[in-house]
Amino acid sequence: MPELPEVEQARRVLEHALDRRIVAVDDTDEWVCRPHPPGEIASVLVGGALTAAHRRGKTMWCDTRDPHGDEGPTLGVHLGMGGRIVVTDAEHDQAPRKPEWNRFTVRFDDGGELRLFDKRRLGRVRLDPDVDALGPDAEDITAAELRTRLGRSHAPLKARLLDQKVLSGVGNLLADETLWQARLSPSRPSDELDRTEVNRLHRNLERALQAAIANGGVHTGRIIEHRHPGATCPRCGAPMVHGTVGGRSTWWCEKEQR
DNA sequence: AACAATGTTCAGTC
DNA sequence: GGACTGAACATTGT
Repeated sequence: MPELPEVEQARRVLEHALDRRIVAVDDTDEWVCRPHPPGEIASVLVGGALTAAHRRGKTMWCDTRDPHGDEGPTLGVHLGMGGRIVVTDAEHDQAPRKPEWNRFTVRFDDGGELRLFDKRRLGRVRLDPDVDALGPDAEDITAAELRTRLGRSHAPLKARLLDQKVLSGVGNLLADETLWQARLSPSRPSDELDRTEVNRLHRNLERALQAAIANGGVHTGRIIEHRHPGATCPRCGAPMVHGTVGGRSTWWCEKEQR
């Protein structure tokens, strides 16, 4: 489920893992921990602690402290398509339903654990991720900045919204929701939007983000339940149409979204 | 069984 | 080189 709102939620969970002494790390999933060989992440974390949890777009990272109290590398965590962060306290560990889906685990001296739980295995853990390659966080970007960045390309609007280098945090569902709210076609060439349209897009991006965070996830968006064959636009009743835009499955109201 | 899935990345093309 | 597209990636659910 992870788009910006879900990742922000996960980041807050991560905060429960801060300032606890690390006694063991399971980094043996070579796919999830690539390019680090097994044991490499463990060797820099064991004996130290996580000291802060940050997020930009869908990427999270923790600052670390080594056993001597000096600053260590950052620990990057990405949830991929369906990952979750689980942090357990002391002995009160829920019966782990599918332990084989724990792709990365940090154990603390109090017996609790931090886990990346990810059945699809598209999540990722790595040291010192390049967060500066990401565009501004979708929550912070200004209308002016959005206009500049959209104006640099005539790729389809939705493809630009999904490009994490343009702005970070928007995923497939949030893109469809925002475009529907803003009454803009996903396939409009990005650089053809006029100032009024970019402002409308920006306003509705803010609204959609705010609503998703308040309501517990992007799946609570108004258009999401209408992304299926036979569905109609909840505003005008016209049939929802489906296609591929920016390489992703896309649903929109052809009548209203221009 | 074939296909799609809320994400990223890499190879290939223009 | 930059911009853009589509397939690949690992796995599960329909």
